[in-house]
Amino acid sequence: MKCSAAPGSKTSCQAPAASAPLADPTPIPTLPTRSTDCDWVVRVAVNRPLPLLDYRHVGEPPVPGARVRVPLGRRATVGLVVDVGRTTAHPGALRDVIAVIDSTLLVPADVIALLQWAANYYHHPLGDGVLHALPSTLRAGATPTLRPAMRWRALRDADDTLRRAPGQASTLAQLSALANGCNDSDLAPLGISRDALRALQKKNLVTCSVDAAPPQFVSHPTVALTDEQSRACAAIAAALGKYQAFLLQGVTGSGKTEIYLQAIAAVLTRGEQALVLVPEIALTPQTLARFIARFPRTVVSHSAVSDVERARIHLRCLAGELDVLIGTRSAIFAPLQRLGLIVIDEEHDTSFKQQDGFRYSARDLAIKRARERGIPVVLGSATPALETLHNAARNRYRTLRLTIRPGRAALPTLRVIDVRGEKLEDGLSQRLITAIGQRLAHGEQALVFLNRRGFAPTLQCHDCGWIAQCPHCDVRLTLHRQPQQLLCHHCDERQPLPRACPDCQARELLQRGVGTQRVEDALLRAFPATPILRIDRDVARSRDRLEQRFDIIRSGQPAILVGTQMLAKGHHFPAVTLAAVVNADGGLFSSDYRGPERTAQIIVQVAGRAGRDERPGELWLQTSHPDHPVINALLTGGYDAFAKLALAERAEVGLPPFMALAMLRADADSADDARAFLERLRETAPQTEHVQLRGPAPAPIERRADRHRFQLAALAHSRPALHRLLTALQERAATLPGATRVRFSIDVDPVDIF
DNA sequence: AGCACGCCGACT
DNA sequence: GTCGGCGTGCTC
Repeated sequence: MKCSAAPGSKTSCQAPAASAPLADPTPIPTLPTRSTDCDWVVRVAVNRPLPLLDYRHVGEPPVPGARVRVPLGRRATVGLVVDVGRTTAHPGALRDVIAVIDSTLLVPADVIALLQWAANYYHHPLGDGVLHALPSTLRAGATPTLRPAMRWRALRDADDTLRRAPGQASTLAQLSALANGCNDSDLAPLGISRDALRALQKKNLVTCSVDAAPPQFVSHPTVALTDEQSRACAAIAAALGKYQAFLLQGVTGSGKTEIYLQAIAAVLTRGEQALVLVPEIALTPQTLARFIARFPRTVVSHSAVSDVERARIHLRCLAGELDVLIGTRSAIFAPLQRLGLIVIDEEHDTSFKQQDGFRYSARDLAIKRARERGIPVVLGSATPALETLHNAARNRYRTLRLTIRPGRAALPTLRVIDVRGEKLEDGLSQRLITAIGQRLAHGEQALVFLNRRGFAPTLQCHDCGWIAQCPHCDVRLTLHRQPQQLLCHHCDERQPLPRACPDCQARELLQRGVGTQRVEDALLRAFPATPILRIDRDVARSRDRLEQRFDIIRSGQPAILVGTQMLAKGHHFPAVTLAAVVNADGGLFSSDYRGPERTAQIIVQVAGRAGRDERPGELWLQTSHPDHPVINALLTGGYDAFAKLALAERAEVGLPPFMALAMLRADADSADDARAFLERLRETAPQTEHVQLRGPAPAPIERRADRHRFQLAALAHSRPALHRLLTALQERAATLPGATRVRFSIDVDPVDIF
C-alpha cells in the first residue's frame, strides 16, 4: 500500500523527554501487497482500539481527515480516513466504505501525523487515539450546524432599571469591561449567564449580533514592561516562523501572562493563530477576560464547554474563524491551520498527561507539533518540571527568566514551624493561629493550604484500634461532615458514621488526622467573626457556591481561605498576606519518586499567593522535618536550589530525566492473576542489557475499586532501546495465557506511580 | 471496545 | 430437552 508510513519512522522521533531518536517503530507488514485495480483502498482509523483497517471504495475517494461510515463485524461504525491508496497488505477481501460523511477534512494532515506519532510513541492503538482529536459529537458521526458566530456587546452602563437585578448588573459590568464584546461561545467559561444577557437585551442595554466582520485585535501599547519582560518578548518575537522551545521561568506575579499576550499579538500580526494550553482547573474568568479584551477572537475549549459547542469550535478552527484557542490537554490536537505559536501555561502541571487510555502528554506533544510545524513553543512556569529544567540545561530549550515582580512586593518571608512537641489545635499550631490573627487585625487575608479534603482521614476505635477501611480499596475511609459520612476518595463507597466500633462495640471512636473541613472548624472557633472560606473539590461541585466565595475573597475584607490544590492555581488573591502550608511534609516520604518535586512545587506555588500587592507577605510551613533536605533547599535557595538537589539525586539513582521510564501495568479481579501476568511477561522479555526491568510490584494502593493492580517498571538508558522492548512486550502481552482476565496497559513517561 | 461463538449447569 | 453463564477470538 502506498499509504505513507507512520511519520515517526521518517522524521526524527525525538520526544522532548527523549535522549535520542526512537527506533524505527512498527515493522512494515511482510505480506505481499495486492493491487485492487480501479478501486481505491481507504485506510481508516475506527472508533475502537484497533489498528488501521483497509476498506475498498469505488469512485471519487474521500480526502484524508474526512469521516467515513464503514462496516465492522456485523455493525457499522464511524472512522477517520488516514490515507488513501491503491494497494493493501490485508490478506482477506476488503469491505466497502458505506458512506463518506465529510467532503472536506475534519482533521488536518499535520494532526493526523501527530496522532500517528503519538500512537507509536505511547504504544497505544491509533484507532482509539484518533478519537482524542475529535469532540464526541463529531466522533459519533454527527455534524452540528455551524451557526454564525454571535457577539455580545454592552451598549450602556447600568441604570436604575437594574437596581433590583444585581445579577444583571454584574453581568453588564463584566461585559462592559470587554471593549470588543464577547463571543457567544465564551460565555460559559467566563461565567456569564446567557439568561441575564437576554434580559439585558430586552432592556436595550446589550446587543447580540452576527460576528460578520469580527473585530481585529488591537496591539495597543499596553502595560509598561520590565527589562526582563521586554527581553523575553523580543526573544520569542525573533523566533516566530521557526522552531524554538522556550522555558519561561518566572516567579508568581512576574508577568508571564503579559509575555504570552504580547507574543500572541506578534503572531496574529503575521496572520497566524495561537494555541494556549492550560491545566484543567486553572483558567479563571479573570485571566480569560484578559485574553478576550486583547484578542476578541479568542475561544475557549475546556470542561465548562458543552460537547456540541466543542464540536462547533472544532469546525470554527477549521474555518479559520478564530485567532486564539485556549484549551486543556486535548486542545493540542485542535485543527488550527495557521498555527504560529503554542503556549503551555503551568507546564509542570500533571493534568497535561492523560492518566488512562491514550496516555499522552499534551506538553510533550506540543513540542513535537511545534517542531514539525516550525514554530516556537513557550513553556511557562514558576516551578518547572525537573525534566523541563533538564532539557533547558542541555540547551534543548532556551530559558527566559523573570525574577522581578513588577509593582509587587518582594517574595514572602519564610517561617518554619517545627510541629514536633507542639500542641496542635486541629492541626494548627498556636503560633500560626496567632500570626493569622495579626494579619486579620490589619484588615488582611490569610490562606491555609492543606492537601487533604474531608474532616479527618482516619476513624479509629480508641479501645481495640480498629480502623474504618474501604471494603473495595486498600485505603482508609475519610470522615466527612456536611454531610456526615465515611467516604472513600478512590471509589464511590459511602458509609454512615458508625456509633460504636463494629469489632468491640466500644463507643469511643477517634477522629484522627486533619482535613480541610477540620481546619475550617478550628479557624471558625478561633475567629468566629471572620468569614472562613473553604475551597476544595467538595465545594467546587457547585459553581455558584464557589463563585460566591471568590467574590468575598476579591472584596478584600478580612477573611481566611482554607483549601487544597485548587487554591494554589491561577487565582489572584491581592489581599492575602499570609499563606500557610499545614502539612509541608506531605509528599516527601511517598513511594512516588516525584513526591518531593510535587511538594516543592506546591510550597512555592502557595508562597506565590502571599503578598501579591505592594504589601509584603509571609509563608508559614508546618513540618515535623524542618531539617529535611528539600525544606532546607527551598529555604536557602528557593526552587532552583531544590531542583539542583533533586536532579543530582535522580542522576545518582538512575531515574528520569536521566533514564527513560515506562510503566507496564496490569489489573485484575484477583491479585494472583495480575501479578502472574506481569511475571510471565517479564520472563518472556527479550534479554537486553540496555533496559532494566523492575518488578512486578503491587501498586502503592494495591486494590482499588476491587481491582488488584501490579506494575512492572522498565528503565532504559536509551529511548530506542526502551521503545524496542515495549513493542516486543506489547506483542507478547496479547498472547500470554490468562490475558483475558487481566487488563494491561503501557504508560510511557508516567507522571504517577499509581 | 462490542459482539459473536462455544461449551457446561438449572429451569419452563 | 433449552436458556444463559462468561471464557476466547475477531473485526479490513
